Amino acid sequence: MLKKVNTQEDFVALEHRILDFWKIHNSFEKLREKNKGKKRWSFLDGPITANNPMGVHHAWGRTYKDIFQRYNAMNGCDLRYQNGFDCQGLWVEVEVEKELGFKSKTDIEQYGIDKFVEKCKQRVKKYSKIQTDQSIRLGYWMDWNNSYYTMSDINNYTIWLFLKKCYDNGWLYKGHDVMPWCISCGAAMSQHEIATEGYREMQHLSIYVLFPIVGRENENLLVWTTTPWTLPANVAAAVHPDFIYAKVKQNGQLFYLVKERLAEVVAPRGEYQVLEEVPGKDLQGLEFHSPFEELPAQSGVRHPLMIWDEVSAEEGTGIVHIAPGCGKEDFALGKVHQLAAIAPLDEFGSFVNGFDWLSGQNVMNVAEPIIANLKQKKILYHKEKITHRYPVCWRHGSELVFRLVDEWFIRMDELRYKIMEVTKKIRWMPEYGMQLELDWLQNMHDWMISKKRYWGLALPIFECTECGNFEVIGGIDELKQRAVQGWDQFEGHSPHRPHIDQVKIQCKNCNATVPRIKDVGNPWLDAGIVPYSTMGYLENRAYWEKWFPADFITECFPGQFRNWFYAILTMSTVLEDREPFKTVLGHALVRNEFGEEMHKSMGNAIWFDDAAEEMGVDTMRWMFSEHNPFTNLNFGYGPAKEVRKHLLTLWNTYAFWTNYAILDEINPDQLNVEKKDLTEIDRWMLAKLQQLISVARESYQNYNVMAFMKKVEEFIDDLSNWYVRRNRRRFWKSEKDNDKKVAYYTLHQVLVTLIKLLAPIIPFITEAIYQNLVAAGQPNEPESVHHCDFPEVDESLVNTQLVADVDQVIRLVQAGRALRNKSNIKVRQPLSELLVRPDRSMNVQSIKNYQSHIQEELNIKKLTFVNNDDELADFEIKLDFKKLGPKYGKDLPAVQKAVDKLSANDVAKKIKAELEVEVRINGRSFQLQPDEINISMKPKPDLVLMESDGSLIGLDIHLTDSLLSEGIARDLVRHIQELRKEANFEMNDRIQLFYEGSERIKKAFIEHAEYISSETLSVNISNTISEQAYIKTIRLGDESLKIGVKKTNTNE
RNA sequence: GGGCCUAUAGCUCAGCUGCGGUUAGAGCGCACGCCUGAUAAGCGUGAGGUCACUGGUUCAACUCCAGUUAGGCCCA
Repeated sequence: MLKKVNTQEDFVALEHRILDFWKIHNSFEKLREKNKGKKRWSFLDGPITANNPMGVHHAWGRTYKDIFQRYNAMNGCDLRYQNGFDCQGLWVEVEVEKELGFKSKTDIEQYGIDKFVEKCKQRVKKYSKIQTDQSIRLGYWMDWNNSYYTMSDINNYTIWLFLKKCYDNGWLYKGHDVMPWCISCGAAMSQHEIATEGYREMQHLSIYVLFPIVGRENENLLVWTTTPWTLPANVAAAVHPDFIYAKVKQNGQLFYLVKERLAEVVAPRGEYQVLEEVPGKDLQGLEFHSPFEELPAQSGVRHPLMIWDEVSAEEGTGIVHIAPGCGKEDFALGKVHQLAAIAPLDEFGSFVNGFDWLSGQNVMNVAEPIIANLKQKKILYHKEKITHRYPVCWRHGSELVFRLVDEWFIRMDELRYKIMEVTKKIRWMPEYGMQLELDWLQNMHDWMISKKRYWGLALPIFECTECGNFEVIGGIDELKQRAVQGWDQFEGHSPHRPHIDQVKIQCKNCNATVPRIKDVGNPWLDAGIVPYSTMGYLENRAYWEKWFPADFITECFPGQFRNWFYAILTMSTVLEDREPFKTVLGHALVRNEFGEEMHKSMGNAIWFDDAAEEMGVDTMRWMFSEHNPFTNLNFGYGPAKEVRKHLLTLWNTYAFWTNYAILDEINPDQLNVEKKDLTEIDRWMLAKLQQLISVARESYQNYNVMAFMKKVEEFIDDLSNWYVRRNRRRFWKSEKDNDKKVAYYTLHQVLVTLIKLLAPIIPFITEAIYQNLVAAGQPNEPESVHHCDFPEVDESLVNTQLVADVDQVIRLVQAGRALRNKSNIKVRQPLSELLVRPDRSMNVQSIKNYQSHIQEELNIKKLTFVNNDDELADFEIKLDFKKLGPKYGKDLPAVQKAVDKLSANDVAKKIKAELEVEVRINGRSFQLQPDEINISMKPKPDLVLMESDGSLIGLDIHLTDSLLSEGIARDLVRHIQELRKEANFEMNDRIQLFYEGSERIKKAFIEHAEYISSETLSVNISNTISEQAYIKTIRLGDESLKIGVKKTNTNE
C-alpha cells in the first residue's frame, strides 16, 4: 500500500531512516552478491590520511567515488569496493607528539620508540573508525570491513619488492648532500614537501662582511649574506668571471664588489672612490681570511676566491660566500673544487663541537652574537633587514636550515622518461593534468625516500658499517633467510621500528653483521604501492591480473601530481612498466560560500558532521555533482538552500502523485496502459525522459556528472512546472476513467525512471521514493533502488519532433506571461485573445494542438494566428530629416510624399533587412538608406506586443464586463480556497458558502455560480452570512466583502 | 627567470572542448509583479556587460593572431 507523503519532509531524518533500512536489509551486501562474478569495473581508492575527521572536501571526492561505483553496479558490474587509509608518516607523528606534549625527537626516544609507534597506530585506528562512520553517513557504499591500511604488512612488504627492484636496476643510492632540514622534525625535507607550501615571506637580517685578502694590506672582499649562521662554516668566496669588479676606497678601507652594486650598497655609506676596475676572472687565485678562521673546525682550511657562473649581480655585492656544509649549490661547487665541507649543525640545529663559543648554541639564536663578533673584529660593513621568500617546514611553519646529511634516493635519470611514457597512456580529466604531471616528471630531482623518523615504512636497506656496501631486502622471506641475528625478537611483529631494527644480516662483501639503516620511508611510497599491494600482486597474481589496472581513480588535483599520482606512476613503472589506472578525474578545492579558503583559525570552516546533519547529505552530494569539478567549489548553507529547491520540487512532484493516487486508490502494480492511449503531452514527457536517460548514460560513462545534473534540473522543472501543472485536472477529476489512469501511469513511469537515474547522486531520497512507489507494492521488483538496472532508452518513446513542438509551446506561454506582466494584468483576469504572427520556424499546426493548454495557461479565450505584422501593429515611417535634408534639399518634400504612398509594412521589412528603399519621382530614382528612415511599430488599439523566437505576439487587453465578472469569480474562488485551507478543511470536504458584498460581487456569484461551486466544492451559496461559518473579510480590487465557509454533512 | 591556465553582469560561472555572422546567456543577489488545494515552493519582468587592455587580420572579432596588464597554478 502506498503511504501518504509528507510534503514537509525532514530530509535529514529521512536519511537516517534509510541508513537503518540499508543496514537491516544488508542492501549493500545483496548488491555485491547480485553482481558477483559479472564483468568487472575496477576502482582504486586513493588512501585518505587517517589522522583527523574527514572534511567536506573529502566528501566531495568520496561523492564522486560513490557515484561512479553505484552507476557501474546498476549496470551489473562486479566491484571491489575497497576503501583505503593512509597511516604512516610524519603527519601522524606530529599529531601524536602534540598529544603527548613532545618537543623533539629526544622526547620520543626517552618515551620509547615502541610505545610511540604504538600510539601512532592507535591514532590511525581511531581516526579510520571516525572516517568510516562519516563516510557511511555520506551514503558511501564500501566494503568497510575490508579497507586497506598502508601500515599493513602486505603494503610494506610490497614496497620492499619495489625498492629491491630499484636496487637491482642500480637506481637506489645513498646521497651525501646538503638538504633542507627542519630542526623541529629532526629530519630532511624532500623536494615534494618543499614544493607544496614550502615557502613563506620572511624578514631576516642580512649583513655585508669584509673578508681581508691574504697578502694585500687593507684590501678586502665585500661579501653579502642573509644567513649569518653559515659564516663559521665558510670556506670560500666566489665571483662571476665576466662581471666587472670595482676596487673601492671608503673611510680608509679598500674593498672589492661588483660595479653594478656600487650605488645601492656603497654610496649610502659615505664618500667613496673607485680606484680600479677588474673583471672577476682576474681575481681568481686570491685567498682570504674567513671571518671565523680561528675556530677549531676551521683549522687547516684554506679560503680561496674562485670563479662561478651562478653568481648574480642583482643583489648583494656580486661576491658570494661559499659554505659547502650549509648549501646545496655550495656543496656541489665544493665537490668540483675539492673544498672542505664544514657541517656546523646537529639534527636539532645546535652548533656541534669545534665551534668554540658557538658550540651548543642553537642556530635560531646566533645571528646577533655573530654580528656582534664581526663588529668586534671590525669586519662588519653594514647590516639591514630584508624580506625574502624562505623555505619553511610544512608541518611546523618554522624556518628550514640546510644540513649536510646522508639520505637515500631513487635516481630519476633513466626512470623519468619511462614514467612519462606511462603517464601518456592515461586519460587525464581535465586534460591539462597530463601536462602538469609531465612537467613535474621533467623537473623531478632524484626522489629522496628516507626520513630520519620513527613511524613509517622500515626501509629494507642494510648498510655495512665496516665496508660500506649496502643491500636491499625484497621481502619477508628473504629477510628471514638472510637474518643472522634478531629474527626471534622480530618475529610476530609488524615490520616497524623498533622491532624490525633487531634483525641483522651478514654482509656479502666482508661478512660483518649488518643492521638496517634507521630511516623510515617516504609516506608516498606507502600510497603509491596500493595498485599492487591491495590487489594481490604478491599473494594472488591471478586476482591482480583481473583487477589491474584500475579503470578509474578520482582525487583532489592540487598537490597530487607530485604526491600520489607521482608515486603511483613511478612505482607501477618500475614494477610492471604499465599504467596503474586508465582514467583519472581531478577535482579542485572547497572554499566557503564567499570563495574564501576555509580555515579552522578563521572560524569559517564547516565540519562534515555539522553539514550532514544540517543540510543533509543528499543536498551536499547534489551540490558536488552539479559543480564543475575543475573549478573550486564554494560550499555553504546558502548554496545548499538553492540545491534543496531542486530536491523539494522532485519531492513535491512525488508527493503529488502519491497523495492523489491514495485518494484514487491507484495501485502502481496495475498501472498498465496501452501506448496508444497516451496523450500528446504524456508522449512528450516520456520522450523528454528518453532524452534524459541518454544524457545520463553518456554523462556517467564519461565521468561528467555535471552535464547530467544540468539536464536533470531542467527536466525536473519541465516535469513540475509544465507536465504536472498542465495535467492537474486529469488527476483531480472525479471520474476514474482511462485518461486518468494514463496520467497516473505516465507520471509514475517518469518518477520511477528519474529516481533510478538519480540514485547514484542522491541515494537516500531516491531510495525513500522507490520504497513507496515500487518496492512496497511490487514484490517482484528489486528490494532497493540501488539493486535496479540502470534505465535504458526505450526507442519507441523517443520523439524529437514532439519534444521540439511542445518546447515551443512552452516558450509561447512564457511570452504570453511576459505580455501580461508588461500590461500589468494578472493571469486570473481572463482576456479575450492572443494573436501570433508566427516565425517560419514555428510549427503552427502543432501549436494548434496545444491550443487548450495555452488558453488555460494564459487564461485567454482565443488563440489566433495571423499572417502579417500589420495585422498586429501599424508601422510608422519617419524620414530622418537631419540626414536627408542636406542630401536632397528641395526634393525632400517630394520624397516624403512618395514614401508616404509606399506600404509602411513593406518599407519596414526592407529596413529590417538593411535594404535600401527606392522611390521614383518624375523618373528620378532616390535610394534611401536604412539608417535614413526611422520606423516604429505602434500596436493596434488594445494590443500589447512582443517578439519571441522571431514570432510577433500580441495580447488583446480589452476588458469587457463579462471578462471582468469572470475575473472577479476567479478571484473569489482563490479567496475561498484560501479560507478552506485556513479553516483546516480536507481537500474533499463539501461546504456551504456565504457572502456579503456589492452588486458587482453578487453579479459574479450569480453568473459564475456553477464554476464557483465546483471549484470550491460548495453545496450551496447564500448571500447572507451564517454566524456558524468560518468568516473573513477580504479585499477585492477597491472593495471589500465578507465570505464564510462551513463544512456540510451532505457528502455527495 | 621559464612554463601552463584564466580574464564574460554586483557574486558564481555556462555557451555541447575544431570552424568569426542578427538582440552575448544562466543561477544567486537586487527591484517590481504574478501564481498557488502538490509546492517552507513556483513563474515572469526589469535594472545591471566597452566580453581585461592595445594593435593587427577581415566586409564582419567576445570569438582568430600578436603584444600588454592583472590574477592563479607549476617549476627553477
